[in-house]
Amino acid sequence: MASAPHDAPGFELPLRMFMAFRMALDEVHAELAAQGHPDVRPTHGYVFQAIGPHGTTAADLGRALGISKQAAGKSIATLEGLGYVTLSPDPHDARRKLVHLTARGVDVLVRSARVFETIRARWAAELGPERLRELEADMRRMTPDDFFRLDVPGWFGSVG
Amino acid sequence: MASAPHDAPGFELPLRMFMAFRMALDEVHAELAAQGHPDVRPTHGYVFQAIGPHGTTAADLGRALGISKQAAGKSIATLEGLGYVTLSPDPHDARRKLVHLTARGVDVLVRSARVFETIRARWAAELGPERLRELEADMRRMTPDDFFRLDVPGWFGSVG
DNA sequence: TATACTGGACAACAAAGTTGTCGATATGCG
DNA sequence: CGCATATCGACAACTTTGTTGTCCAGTATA
Repeated sequence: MASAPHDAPGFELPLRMFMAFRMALDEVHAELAAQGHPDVRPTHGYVFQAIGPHGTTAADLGRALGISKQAAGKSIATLEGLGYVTLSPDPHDARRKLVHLTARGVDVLVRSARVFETIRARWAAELGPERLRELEADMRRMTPDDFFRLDVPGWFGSVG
Repeated sequence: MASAPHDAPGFELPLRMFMAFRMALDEVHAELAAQGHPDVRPTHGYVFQAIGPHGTTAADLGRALGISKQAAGKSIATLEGLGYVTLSPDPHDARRKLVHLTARGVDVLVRSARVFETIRARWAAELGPERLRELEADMRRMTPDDFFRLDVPGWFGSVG
């Protein structure tokens, strides 16, 4: 449509972005598994981040992540079972249950951040630090500020 | 780890890549839906591309996409029901069933390509054509050549 | 106080994969 | 030639991760 002769086909860049994302996430979770966190799933990272230092509730978590409160509730139950979060009653509102990260949950966050930095360093070495910063700047222009939403519920819909 | 003071946190770039990918795919499928293909799913695009002009079989499709042949078979059955592919016996091998795109299937491919080019043109306008080409070149260095694999079977594992 | 809203739990269901098994067909080799 | 092995596609059962709908308890508003 508006592409010059030897440009990449339009689908290539998005697909490569997805591929890079997936490689990074796979590496993070392979490392986490090797470092004592074999049960942490990619989406759990989003959940951990969304819980944050002050804690949340299931309904808020769902809103932050763009999923239903029920789905958020299931995640929390799973993570509680794995020892990554704790639930406590909210003293100001008897309906709510506050979710907080345990030390083990924080550990995941710390280790993930470390692996992400390692990956970033590798990319910096591959492309040069300046070029990588340009890439990051460009990506910021291409994506909204709340790049944190998940709503992957079923966007990768039916193959079948 | 190896990051200078004001660098982006390591997780930002991968997440923004995923976001950009998802926005592009959402736009493509919103357009497809508006143009008479409401039932086409993101993964179907991969399937269509993998079928190609010469046709395939379920087992080959599974290998190309990195999913099981059963899953590929389900996709094919769905797409056949939607009128996007046809099945015919292989004259050289009675076990195999050849999968080919119908005219309607090719139409999806053509329309998708068009939307992807529109998106690319918008990015070119936003960043400048030269920066976009650099971005594409960088992404090629960061990702493998077979950037086409799907194997999203469950990589986005359990939230719950 | 009566009504409406919100938080969390339970249940039923949907989508898209997976593994395992099976019969039918090909293929390779003694 | 004929048997052992491998592959194709189909069927079934299951898993994961989400969805809606319903319900009750607690809070807020008029």
